[in-house]
Amino acid sequence: MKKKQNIIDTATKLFSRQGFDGTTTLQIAREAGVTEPLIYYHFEGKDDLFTHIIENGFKTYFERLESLPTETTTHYEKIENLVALHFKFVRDRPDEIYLAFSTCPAKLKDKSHVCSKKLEKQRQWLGAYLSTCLENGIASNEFHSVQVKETVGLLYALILGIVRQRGLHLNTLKGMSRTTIEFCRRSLVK
Amino acid sequence: MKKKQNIIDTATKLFSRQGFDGTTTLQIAREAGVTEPLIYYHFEGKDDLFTHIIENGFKTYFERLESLPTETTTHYEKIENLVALHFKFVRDRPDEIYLAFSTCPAKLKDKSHVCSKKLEKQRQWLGAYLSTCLENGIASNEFHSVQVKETVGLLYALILGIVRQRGLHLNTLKGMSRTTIEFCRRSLVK
Amino acid sequence: MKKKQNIIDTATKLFSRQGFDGTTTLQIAREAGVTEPLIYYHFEGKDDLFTHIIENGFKTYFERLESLPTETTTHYEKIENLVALHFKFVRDRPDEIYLAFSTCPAKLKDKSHVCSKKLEKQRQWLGAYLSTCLENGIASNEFHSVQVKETVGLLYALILGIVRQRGLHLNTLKGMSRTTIEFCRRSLVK
Amino acid sequence: MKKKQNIIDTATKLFSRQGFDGTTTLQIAREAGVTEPLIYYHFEGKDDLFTHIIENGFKTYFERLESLPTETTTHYEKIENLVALHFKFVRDRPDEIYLAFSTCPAKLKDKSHVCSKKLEKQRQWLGAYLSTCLENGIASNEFHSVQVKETVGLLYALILGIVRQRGLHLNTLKGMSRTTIEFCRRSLVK
DNA sequence: CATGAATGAGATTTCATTCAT
DNA sequence: GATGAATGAAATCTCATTCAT
Repeated sequence: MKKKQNIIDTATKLFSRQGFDGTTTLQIAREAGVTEPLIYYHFEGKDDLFTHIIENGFKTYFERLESLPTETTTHYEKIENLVALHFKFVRDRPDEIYLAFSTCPAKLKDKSHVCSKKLEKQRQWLGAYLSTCLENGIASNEFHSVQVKETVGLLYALILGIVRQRGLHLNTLKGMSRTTIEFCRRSLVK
Repeated sequence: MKKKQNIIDTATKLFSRQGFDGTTTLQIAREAGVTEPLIYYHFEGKDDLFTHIIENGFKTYFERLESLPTETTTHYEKIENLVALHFKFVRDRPDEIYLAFSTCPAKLKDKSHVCSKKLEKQRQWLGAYLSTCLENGIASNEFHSVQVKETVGLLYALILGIVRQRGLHLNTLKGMSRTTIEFCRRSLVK
Repeated sequence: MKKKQNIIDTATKLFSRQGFDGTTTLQIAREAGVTEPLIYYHFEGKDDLFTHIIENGFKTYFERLESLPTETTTHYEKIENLVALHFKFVRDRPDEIYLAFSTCPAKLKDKSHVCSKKLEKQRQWLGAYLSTCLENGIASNEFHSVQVKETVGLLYALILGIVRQRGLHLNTLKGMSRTTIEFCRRSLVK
Repeated sequence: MKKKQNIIDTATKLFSRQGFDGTTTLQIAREAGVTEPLIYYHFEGKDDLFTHIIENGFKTYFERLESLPTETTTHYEKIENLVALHFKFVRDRPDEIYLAFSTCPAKLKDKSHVCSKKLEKQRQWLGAYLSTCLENGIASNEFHSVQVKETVGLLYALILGIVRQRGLHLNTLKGMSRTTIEFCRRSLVK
């Protein structure tokens, strides 16, 4: 049973660093200290292993999203929480979130693949969350009256960019979370 | 000669959509309407073809970066120009810039690969451009006195996110360029 | 103990329907409701299991052959009995006799394999039985003076064909036994 | 191009002797004097190669069936011709017809497989041919008034048995064709 | 320039079998 | 008796690349 977890951990690491197609089952097996057929004993195939990882990653991700506080004193706190959540997640589990946010596009060709579906769900969720936030913030005169759709897109892009950047360890500055939150605050809050 | 361009165009499209490892030479040949050996007549191999595309993409990219106006009335205009440039580039050549910004990480393992080098160069360039901008803006009291390094990182992440988002055609809103520029302006400019 | 029989029954069914090479030990185990190692507890291996089945099938088959009545009023009755026996056997145990008569030829390559030996023995037995029958029938003027060897071959082919046809459930007409016996009678008996 | 034929010929031989599952692509390649990937260059896979062989075998087979003379002086000649045709075919192309008549039952599980379809077609064709023959022969008082369906079944079984027997080289007597034809004639013709 | 045929190396997967419990 | 986990060996298949023409 420890070996199964080994496989999962190794695969997560390798997939996120080399992409799905760039990682071989032999490589996974070797680095996990098992033989190749064991992968096929625990999973139906390379694809199934990948799917398992993605599903698990998204499961944790959505759990965290769902447990964001719904009651806040200001609307901006909601955005602040969301940004902080992503910074935290990418610190805790850089490989998983990196995979989740940017699985090698090959997988995205098949719209019915778990990957595509989860990504779509994520996009929907974040879109809805941010839209509501912005609309309420504008209505209550807390925010500038920005264009909602476009601002949602840009905040999404910002989060996406941060996750990729940090998932790839291209940037490891400690203070970025704070800076980012203040940056957005100055822009949105009156 | 038209065939060579066909190969390049097809390969660019496929690499950006399926990743380097997820694209086969046969697929490129078929979609380009040629036979596989022709690829080897024009290029030394799959890797060489990829490198050619990346180099070309970055060449154009750097040319555009280099031709950004150096004399501007405000410091913010510099940032505005940079953001606009990326929006324009991703509209003109979505596949190329997408590739340039996010080549399947497998290629990045080899630090001496063209890909890694160009990406590094790009990061340096943008870093320097943005740092200078911010420092001067702060010095001249045009900008809030933000933390420079962190803000550079976040602007880089924002651009990266935008390019990925639009390169993957996940978002095609027309007004985002403007919204993004205003968003950053409100945040930076006093 | 019931499990051992389960294994045997399932294997018999699967081998006869999919051939030896087309059947996996996992499939046998699953359909028999046991785990793979149990097969190895009861048998030395897949080959041994197969051999066991074949030997058992042939044992019953030869017992039936041996108990054919030796004293008959006419010589044709002997042939009649033989044909009827095969019709009965294939009705009672379609899988076993089908296997016995047509084990995937792969097994026949090895002339020393149980399979080859039993089949050879069967051919000898039937050949001898039919030859004697025909010769006596001809000598006693009961039969037309047909070519013995060739007629033996054709009767053997007929029985083989019937067993295969019915073993595969391609034909399930009730009256075929009778029709076949009459067909041969008209042809042989003066 | 000669190599492609080599592959086909070798595969035909091996499949008929060892069954589909008992034959490996490596074995085919080696005996055909080519490398394994060449099989995959010319065919989509092992299954496709097999299908190609079956289709080709049946093509020739049906061509011969179709060119059986339709005008005959007696009805029995029709049956005579059919039996002779099978003896001739099995002499000309023992492997192909053996395969066609008895492809390892594994393939027959899938009712939509070419194999199953062709076999069904063959059964239909022979059934129709023999039925008509018998009915006309009985109507014109040339034949005994046998049970048509059952007799068709038995003649089919006889042909099947002969093809298997001779395809497996279990019997190579020269005179069997004649003997078989006379055997059936005595039984059917008044 | 261009291609049909071919291949070496290796990837994914299967499978009979065994081991530890 | 019985099983979950594991494996060595091998089978099917893929793919970048080359050769002969």
